[in-house]
Amino acid sequence: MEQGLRSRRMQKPSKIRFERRRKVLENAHIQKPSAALCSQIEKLVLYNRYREALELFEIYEPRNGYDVGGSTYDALVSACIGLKSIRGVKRVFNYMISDGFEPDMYMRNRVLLVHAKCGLMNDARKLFDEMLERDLVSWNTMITGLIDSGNYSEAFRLFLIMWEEFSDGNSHTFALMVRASAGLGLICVGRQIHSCALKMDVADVIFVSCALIDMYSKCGSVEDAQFVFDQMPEKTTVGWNSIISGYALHGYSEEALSIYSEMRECGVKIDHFTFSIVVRTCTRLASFEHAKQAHAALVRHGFGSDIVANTALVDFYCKWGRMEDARNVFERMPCKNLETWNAMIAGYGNHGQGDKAVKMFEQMLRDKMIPCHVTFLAVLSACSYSGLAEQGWKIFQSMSRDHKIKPRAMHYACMIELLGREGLLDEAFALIRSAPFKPTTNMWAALLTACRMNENLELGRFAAERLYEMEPEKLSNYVVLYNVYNSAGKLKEAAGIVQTLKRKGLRMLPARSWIEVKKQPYAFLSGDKSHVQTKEIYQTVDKLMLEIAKHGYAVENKTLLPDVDEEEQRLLSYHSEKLAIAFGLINAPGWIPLLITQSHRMCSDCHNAVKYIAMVTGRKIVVRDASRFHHFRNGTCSCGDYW
DNA sequence: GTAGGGTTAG
Repeated sequence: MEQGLRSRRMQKPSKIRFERRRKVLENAHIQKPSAALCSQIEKLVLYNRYREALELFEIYEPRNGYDVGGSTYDALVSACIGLKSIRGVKRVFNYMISDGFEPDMYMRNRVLLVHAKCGLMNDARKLFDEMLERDLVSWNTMITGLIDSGNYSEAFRLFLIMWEEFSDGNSHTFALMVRASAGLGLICVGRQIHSCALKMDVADVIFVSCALIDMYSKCGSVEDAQFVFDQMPEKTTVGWNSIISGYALHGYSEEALSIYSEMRECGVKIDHFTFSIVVRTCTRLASFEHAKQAHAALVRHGFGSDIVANTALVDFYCKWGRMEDARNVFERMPCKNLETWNAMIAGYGNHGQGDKAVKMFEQMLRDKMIPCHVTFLAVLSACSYSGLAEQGWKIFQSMSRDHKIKPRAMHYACMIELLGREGLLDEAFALIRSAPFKPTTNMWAALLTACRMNENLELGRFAAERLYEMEPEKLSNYVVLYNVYNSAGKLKEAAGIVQTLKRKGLRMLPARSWIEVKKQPYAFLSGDKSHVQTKEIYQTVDKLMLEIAKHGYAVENKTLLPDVDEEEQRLLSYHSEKLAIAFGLINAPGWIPLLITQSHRMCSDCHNAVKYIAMVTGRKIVVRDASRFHHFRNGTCSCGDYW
């Protein structure tokens, strides 16, 4: 054993761990080895000290010869579930078999569960298929694993087999299948499951109702979600949370908050999930006061140190550009998780404070927090936005070397943008070629943009050609190359692009934004002049632009579109979302647009990051960039296509 | 005795 201990200590040179293990062992020796050991393991599990319980088992395991009963195995499996330790469960299970202990259905289900929880669905499937007998729990456990790993269609397949074989299913099964419907985003499937649940008389079970509320809101029907919520015989915290989050999800921020106050009046327990949802809702809402109140309530209710709620708060202050407030919340958090760090790093990056983002990242590593691909995306884009080429490059290299994280396409695209800004086009191109996977459109597009900035015709043409191959119908690729030629004075080539466009029958659809004022939708195109209030709208936009310029916004005036004359070019700088916001300002008294997010673009003149301030708002007016929402593309527009 | 619902970063 001494040797075993030594080798283990060498693997994990942690004094604290060793000390802890020594204490556990000492305690174990107080009583008779076998009974004492078992009861010690069970006790440790009871107090959620899973790791110690497993360590204790592993230390003694090679010696064999002590009787382990069902309750101890159960405790050990619980420890494995708690730690998601598949290695642990394999050891426990093997020991169980070699010890001659015949696991019953309960135990087999538990083993199946650990595999499912660890996402090892192939192994779980094998275990499931090998089971001579299966009960509802076995089926439900298997379905849970499939849903958790995002394999909704397979979950449905299994459910159908079960349904055909046994015509059975309990409340858990239906809650699961409702969740699977939500995952598929198919409300029609969800409705069928709902009606089955009604037939089986399980639709009123509290957690089934909650799953239904969630499913209906995720599938786009807040009305149905509200209906299920109203029908709930007893409205629990989770039920309230689900309906609030449903309204918030669809941009009904005010409604969400009013339901939240209703919830408080009912005296239902408010938990940290409630606060996370409320804070997130406030992030979208045009009232800073609401958020501050929520922050105060969070502290009052004793969730001041909750990690999820506070992470939402950090994100909230970051999105508002209140970096000092964000940092204050961050610093006061007694413990932080990966998401907290990511939110803070991304916050600094998005506000052009790349140096602080990098410092945060370094601090994170010193604090022994393990970064993930999102962290790297945040810190690399921060470097890119702030022109920290050298640091960005070092971090990118350390990604796979020191942190064993393979850079994904987005990381490459970030680096290409970064190199491009430095004018290092050859290096950027080399990076694309060195990628261990087929370059994605994002990567070629980043290179093309860099070529446009550096007026590199040859490489730009090459990148554009790759893009044409991958997305032959995507107009923006042609427009960017057109701009590359145009900026370089190659008018003949530029005209060639226009010809290609015409031959392909591609038409330019300018960006379109959509605004809802008093439940009435209005659509605007860039440079739209068709509205009766056009004069007023443009005056308002001009005023807004002066305001935004104070915050450092630089108008990019090099964007050229084929066949568009100068006057029209000027009009196109009146982006559709600006027109929509101006319209909202004029027609919705009391509505205050808010500078909420700041993203960055590279300035085509100085190649430095400039602040681009987008206006996003909550209240009853929703402004969205229409081109990003496919269902708006089909929305009617008063002035038709631009071309 | 097991399994279930709501959350933060991108």
